[in-house]
Amino acid sequence: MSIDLVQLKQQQVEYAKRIILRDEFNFTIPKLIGGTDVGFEDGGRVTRAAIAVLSYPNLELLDYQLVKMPTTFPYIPGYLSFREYPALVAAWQKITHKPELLFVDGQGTAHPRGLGIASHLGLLLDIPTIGVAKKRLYGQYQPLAELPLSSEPLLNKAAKTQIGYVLRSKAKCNPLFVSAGHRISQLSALNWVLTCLKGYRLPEPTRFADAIASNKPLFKKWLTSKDKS
DNA sequence: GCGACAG
DNA sequence: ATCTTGTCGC
Repeated sequence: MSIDLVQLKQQQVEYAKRIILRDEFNFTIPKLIGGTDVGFEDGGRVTRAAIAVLSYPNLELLDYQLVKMPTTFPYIPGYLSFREYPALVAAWQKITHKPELLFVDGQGTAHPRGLGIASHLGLLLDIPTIGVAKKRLYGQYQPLAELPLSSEPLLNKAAKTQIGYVLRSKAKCNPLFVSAGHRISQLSALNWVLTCLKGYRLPEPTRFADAIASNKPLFKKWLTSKDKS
């Protein structure tokens, strides 16, 4: 079984046309916000997908899902979603109280064809999503100020359009690449990330999903404190 | 032709 | 992403 990248590329182009970059949260406040993170085991043969469910505006971890399944697609820059979405969709289906807004680890529209994993997943699940990536995949930007919470537009120079933001989420840390996923505006995506920052480089939904997927102290602490209550 | 390249 | 200890800086 081989991979037809030409066909998948065309699929991305078609899907990208369906992405909605209109804000649906200007007058609606979510009660639940989710975050995703994906990891791998056994040399990449097993995919681990975590979804964290947080309350809003308290941003406390309420629930989570962690699913493992065989990896079916390699990592190819620009085609990350085909590797990670099956496990994420499976985790999503197991969640009882669905978040109304999902922070996805990876790009949204800041992608060569405007369909990063955040946009792709948002379209598949038909929910508002925001792309929060730790590295740049596509786009150019001006030097970013050191001042915390400063940002720069991320641009598609060829098309002369903005595709996201580069955000200094914490002092002396590498910036985040924030872009709209689906059913949200670019500026609103940035504002929601700012709203969910709590003094760490990653916004809370992403930080908890990361802790769950990698079984970090933050998550272990939550598990034990949950036992007692 | 060469370098860049989410996780 | 993952393999991994100490270490530098705030």
